[in-house]
Amino acid sequence: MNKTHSLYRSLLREFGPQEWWPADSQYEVIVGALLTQNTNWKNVEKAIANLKKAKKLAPTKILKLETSELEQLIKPSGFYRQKAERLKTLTKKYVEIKKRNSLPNRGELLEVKGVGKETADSILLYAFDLPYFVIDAYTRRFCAHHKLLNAKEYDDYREFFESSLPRSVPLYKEYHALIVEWGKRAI
DNA sequence: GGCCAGGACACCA
DNA sequence: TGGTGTCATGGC
Repeated sequence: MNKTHSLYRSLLREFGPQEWWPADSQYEVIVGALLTQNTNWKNVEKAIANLKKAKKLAPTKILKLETSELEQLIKPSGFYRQKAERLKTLTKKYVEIKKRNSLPNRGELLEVKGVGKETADSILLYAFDLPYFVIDAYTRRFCAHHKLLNAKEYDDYREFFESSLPRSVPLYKEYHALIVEWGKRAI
């Protein structure tokens, strides 16, 4: 076992399983992935609670909503104007994916305006159970702190983790969640 | 009261 | 490619 893998075991022993991604449905994961961009998860929870309370947390419901109504519901998550528009675009893509009954590929998610690499990989991993390792700001700090890797590009980090670990979806999910927990507790 | 969060994009040189 | 401004709310 290499250093990257053994660090995972240490984190798991210290913090325990993180139970990510907290959501009641596949679509809720996707909504959360977009809303959490540069946003505290507590605020995302408020936005999702609003959608649930209004009984609008479903693809067809979101697409039927006036953009102004959607903006008000997701307002607590911040950047609500651009997120409302982007959530609709992403939802259209999601409906298309479900309709054709096949898995999404990374490229088509990245084509959606407002979906960058981290959001795309979060969707692939946590919503569709595909083995993409999610990189975020905490992950870069984690790598620097433990001297695992000092790169710049997102995909350099992703490929590093994917080549250092067994190709396991549960492992990828848990490791990313543990790194976030590590980051929140400060170095 | 200020700092910043589970980013992405446009625009510039 | 690298640097900077913008988007915005609510928790701590």
